[in-house]
Amino acid sequence: MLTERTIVQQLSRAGYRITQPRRAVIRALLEDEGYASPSKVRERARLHCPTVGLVTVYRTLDLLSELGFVRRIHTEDGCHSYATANHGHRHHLICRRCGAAVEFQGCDLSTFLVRIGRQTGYTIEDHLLELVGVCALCQ
Amino acid sequence: MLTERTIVQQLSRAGYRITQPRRAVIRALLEDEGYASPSKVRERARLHCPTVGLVTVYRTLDLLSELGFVRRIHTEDGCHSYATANHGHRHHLICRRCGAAVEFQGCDLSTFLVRIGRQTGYTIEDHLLELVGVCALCQ
DNA sequence: TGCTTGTTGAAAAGCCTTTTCAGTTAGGGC
DNA sequence: GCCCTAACTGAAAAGGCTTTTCAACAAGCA
Repeated sequence: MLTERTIVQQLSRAGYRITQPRRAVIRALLEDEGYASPSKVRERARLHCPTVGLVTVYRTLDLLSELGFVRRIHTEDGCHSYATANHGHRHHLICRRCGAAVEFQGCDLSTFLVRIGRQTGYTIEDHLLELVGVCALCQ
Repeated sequence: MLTERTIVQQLSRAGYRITQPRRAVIRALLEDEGYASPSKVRERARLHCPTVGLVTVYRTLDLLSELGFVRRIHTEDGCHSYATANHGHRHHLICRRCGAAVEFQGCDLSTFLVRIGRQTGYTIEDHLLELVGVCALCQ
């Protein structure tokens, strides 16, 4: 489970400063169970630090993305939203109705990937997998 | 294999007019083995119809997307490129180097999806799967 | 060939994202 | 606890991509 403390520690360890705006963005992300666009994140972050600007949100999302704490979510309309991401887990399952986003483990595609690699001649290096459905609450 | 004729027929059947600009965009897409951004598509389309505007490219891509002939490709930097898509097949494998995009068949994730559904309580309705690698030529 | 209406391209408008820059602040050193 | 410096911030401006608007055009039917 990802916590503010973990993220702050890693940021600090990596040489970044722990500022009020950054904390606010991190909290905003952790509080939200789903995925959010930069402006949504800002809205929430303002509850913790009323002056946070959009620019800072963008910069912080970039930073967290590099460190692997958030990941872009790809939807029908675009790919400009983010959700928190635990290290190691790689994929999200998102709810079509309410936008809740959970990560899931054990995406074992290896045999499948080997087969596709043979069929196509490609060396497969990475994959993007996202599931869309309806969460338990929305059903 | 998707051809200009097939697409044109379906467009016509659906009540759309077959115009020079639309043909040009369709050709541009079919000639390109990979995925392309709207402005790249326009560049290519201009070889067939030198006056095609970007607006028309956007509109035609929308149209073809609705009819299922093209599909958005999601990459690191964004999701604003398109590749042709045969009906029925659903996923793309793209080359990190040259951008070539091939579709692959037989993405059998059903047992996997059932398991994740049980684990999470979600009803899983759809999935987005994209593979990234290096194509045979680029290796 | 003529008519009707869907389609087009250019310009303008609208968004979202990035850059710039002067002021602010975190946090190590004293 | 205070100072100092470099990292960070927010506002405004710039930039880029996408959509809307609208008068002119052309596909395709009669």
